[in-house]
Amino acid sequence: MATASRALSPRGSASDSTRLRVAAAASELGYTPNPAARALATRTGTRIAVVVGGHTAHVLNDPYVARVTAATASVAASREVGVSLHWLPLHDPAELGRLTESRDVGGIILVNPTEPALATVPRSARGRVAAIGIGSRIVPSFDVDNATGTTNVLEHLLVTGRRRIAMITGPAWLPCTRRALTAYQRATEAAGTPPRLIPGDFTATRGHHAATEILTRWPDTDAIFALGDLSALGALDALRTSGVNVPGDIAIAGFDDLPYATLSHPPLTTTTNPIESITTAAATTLLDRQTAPPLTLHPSTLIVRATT
Amino acid sequence: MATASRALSPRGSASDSTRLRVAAAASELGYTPNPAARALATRTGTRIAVVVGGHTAHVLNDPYVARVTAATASVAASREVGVSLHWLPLHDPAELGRLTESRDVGGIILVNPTEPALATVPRSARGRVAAIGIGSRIVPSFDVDNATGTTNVLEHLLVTGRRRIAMITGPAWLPCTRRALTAYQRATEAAGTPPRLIPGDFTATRGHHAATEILTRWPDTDAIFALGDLSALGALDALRTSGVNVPGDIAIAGFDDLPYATLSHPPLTTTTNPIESITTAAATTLLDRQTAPPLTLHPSTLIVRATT
DNA sequence: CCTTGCGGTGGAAGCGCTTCCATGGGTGGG
DNA sequence: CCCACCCATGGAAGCGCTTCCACCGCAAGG
Repeated sequence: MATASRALSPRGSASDSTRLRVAAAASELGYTPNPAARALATRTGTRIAVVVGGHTAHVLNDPYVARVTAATASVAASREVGVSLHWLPLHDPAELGRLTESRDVGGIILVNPTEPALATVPRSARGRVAAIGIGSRIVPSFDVDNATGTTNVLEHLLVTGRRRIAMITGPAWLPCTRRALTAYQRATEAAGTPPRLIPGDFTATRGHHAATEILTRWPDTDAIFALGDLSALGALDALRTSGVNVPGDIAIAGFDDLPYATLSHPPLTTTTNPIESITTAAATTLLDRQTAPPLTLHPSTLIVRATT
Repeated sequence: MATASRALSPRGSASDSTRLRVAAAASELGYTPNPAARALATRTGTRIAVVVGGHTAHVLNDPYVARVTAATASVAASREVGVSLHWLPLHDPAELGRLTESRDVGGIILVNPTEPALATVPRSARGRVAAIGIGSRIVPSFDVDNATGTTNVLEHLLVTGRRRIAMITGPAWLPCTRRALTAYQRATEAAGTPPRLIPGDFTATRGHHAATEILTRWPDTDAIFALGDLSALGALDALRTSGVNVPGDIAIAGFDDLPYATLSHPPLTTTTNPIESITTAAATTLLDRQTAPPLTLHPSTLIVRATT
């Protein structure tokens, strides 16, 4: 029985002949290991937790969170482990601590945590925690390369003759916002055009207001780049309501390439956010107990549709 | 130790005083039960599987699946169990059988399975399986009340003076499609208008084509009801491109109330699909080992926006 | 030819729970 | 006032695995 255990485990020391015989016997007997027993014996977790900052069940409606959860669940399924979804105030060390101490949790994926929140992760647990949508030295992080994504969008706008490009940002505390902002500032500087920045929060409503504000503050704007497709679509709606011709008068581009993007009229130019591959990388790192670099960036590819 | 176990378990027979003392000691010692050990001892699963029909990772992009997964994960988290997501050919008994036999799986939520697929669920496993988006006598099912939802939409259209109402359906094998279809036929019959049916598949592309087809086959159509917001938005797009005034010439209504619905121009009239509460009901049934009626329907509420 | 060392093997303990079972102290009926 | 009965309690077995440890047989070195 000890031998069988070793033969079945990739790390166990068993001779090849034994390994083969065990495998044959296992398939003949229809044997499947019991993950619960294994988890009990090895004191490892049997599920991986996706943790989102915030209090309410509202996270369920966030397509970003849903995609992360679904992708994690899919990776986990192949490893015979589960996934659980939590929302909690990320600044509250007690909550997060309780989760990291739960022997049942083999890994934690933090969605868009703040740097201070990350600091509350107990040192002992850091090997079991990865973050998505952030770059941090505390735990390995995974995100879309929004600097390059932003640069690509802006270059595309410049190539198509736009010069006075306004940007609707995301929450300022989000590293991805900051990275995109830097890219925007660099691009506008290189093009010799002054930056036109309006803070946003990824929502359509905010995008709508932001576009209106842009129209009044800088009436000669000829392009709007919104971090997040929802904001872009909100802005598009505002412009159309104001009788602005898109893309004739003003071009619009978003970020993320949500399914929404193809549904607008005209369809939205955007750049992809490969959430699934980002999540898969994070989950794999956790599940295989690999050590990952502080920040892994996944490429974003420009999708030119009809708003530019 | 036996007493502590009983005191902590809701079903165990322990006196109230003991229960209280155990609870006090537990919180003082910072005791948390080990789900793996419990699963091992009780021979119950440590996760609940969400199973979607189909072969590819495409399911990850389906907002419906993502919402089901996220909601399941959230219920499961409160019970200290996990979730895993699987896509497999639902007609293949072997795959599903393997999943039901895995002692690690405490419950299975089947998303939109066909009746023949359900029949492949091993009899021994039926108590651990629930279905979403279907009505079946084989396992307990949960769905939105799309008959009433459809009726409400159609009544709204009739009240606003529409008479020649076309409908873009969903896949014919889906029970929810059939229920909605019945409601549509009943409503049009009552209103004395002949039915105008175009098959759909919930996608925007198909909705687009369907609307074009409607325009050519029944040019005097004054309303389109699409099963699924995506199809409705596709139809909206087609009408706008054809220069049709919405809602002036033709009204459009969808089903599901996806976040997309507010982003269109004009915003889409639709009726809600409470996927989260449906999923919660299914997951709770599984986790609490309750016996649920063959079909539980959750109400859909009409959301009137600007396309009607 | 005997000893040392090493890799493969089986025995056995134990991971942290639940539950069967036997025991004991209480209550109600005779 | 005693006996039967019931309910709460603790002992102990076991859920299915992993891993420590002792063991054995082999190849290499003295």
